[in-house]
Amino acid sequence: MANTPQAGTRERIVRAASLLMQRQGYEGTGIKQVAQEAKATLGSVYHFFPGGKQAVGVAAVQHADQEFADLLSASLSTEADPAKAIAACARELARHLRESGWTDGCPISATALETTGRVPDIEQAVAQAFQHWRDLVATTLREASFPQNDAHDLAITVISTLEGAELTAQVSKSETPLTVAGEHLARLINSYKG
Amino acid sequence: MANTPQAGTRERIVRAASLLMQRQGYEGTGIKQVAQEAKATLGSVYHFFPGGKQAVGVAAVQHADQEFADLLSASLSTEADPAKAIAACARELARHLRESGWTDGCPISATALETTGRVPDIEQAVAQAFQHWRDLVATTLREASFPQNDAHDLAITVISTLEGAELTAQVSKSETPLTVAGEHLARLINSYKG
DNA sequence: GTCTATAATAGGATAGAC
DNA sequence: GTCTATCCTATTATAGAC
Repeated sequence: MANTPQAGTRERIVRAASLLMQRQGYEGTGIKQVAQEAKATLGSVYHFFPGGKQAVGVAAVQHADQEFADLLSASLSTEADPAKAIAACARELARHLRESGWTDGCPISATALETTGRVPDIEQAVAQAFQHWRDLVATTLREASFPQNDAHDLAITVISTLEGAELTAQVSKSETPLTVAGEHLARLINSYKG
Repeated sequence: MANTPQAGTRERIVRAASLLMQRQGYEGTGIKQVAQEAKATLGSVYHFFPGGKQAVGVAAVQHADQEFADLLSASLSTEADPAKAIAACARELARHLRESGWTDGCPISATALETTGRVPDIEQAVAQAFQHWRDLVATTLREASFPQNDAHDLAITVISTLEGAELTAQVSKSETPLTVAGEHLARLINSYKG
């Protein structure tokens, strides 16, 4: 339902913006390009987003937030053991990255780095996304009976490490950073078990 | 000697470009802004960099590569125990990030993400930088008598995790992701000891 | 090596007909 | 809601005097 060609204009715009900003960043993506890719006119973009490019950016980040949260949830629920689940998640990210020709890494990192400290609305949407993802991991760990403090700290490192490993894998055009980091994360998590 | 106001024009341009691209990314930084910040004229920029913006970008990335390598080397050599040294390095990055008002994270991440798959020259300079940093960590670990394979894999995860934790710390405006990740990295490294 | 002026193009944004 | 035309500014890059 989320990926049909018959999607509404607003949704097509958000999806196109999200994809383009994932690959080119916020500054590298033009409103006209978004409109073209979304098969919408410039007038439609400003009709749905009177706030202009910043408003499109916020919606794109929020869309990517939910999309990655879904992927994370799915990945985490395929395995009962959270350590194995995280490692599987890293491999999944590596596969997706490679299959995209090394173009589709974290959907919001580029936008995050370009706008931090300079575009408050986007900054806030980015911070919320990171928090959201961390919470998903923390909840999974707590449900696997990790103490709250350990779960909290491990979730921070899991998301940070996946972010960094995806960046490293992307610029190196290699799955290795993600698979290695996934195994190290599993080892770290297991070292807190029992 | 590297930070004197009497630096040559070319060096001032490279330093200004490196700083601006660290904060705003490659796409978000204009050549005119670089010239202004470097107290040089547009003519001088194109005199030293006939390759235009891309050539400036490559030089900026290479400059940042060396700068971060120096910081890393210094950090790694303050402690004999590599686990403690990495944790100290993470705290050092956190301090620097906070003191800059959360603006100065990894000097090349933004540029890397915006240009990957689209600007081969910059892509290559970025890949070299990551490799360079990883090698510094791997060498440190090998010198501390870690087996070559462990040192290699750990170095990948150390750089990836520092990258991701710095990104997370920056968007969260909190030192916690970096300090927590530093401690987790130390724990991971120690788990390979003996 | 430095400077100013300018070309050529692309950017974000708006107006108003339909 | 959609579309086209257009405004204004900023962008990269070049030319040529000094």
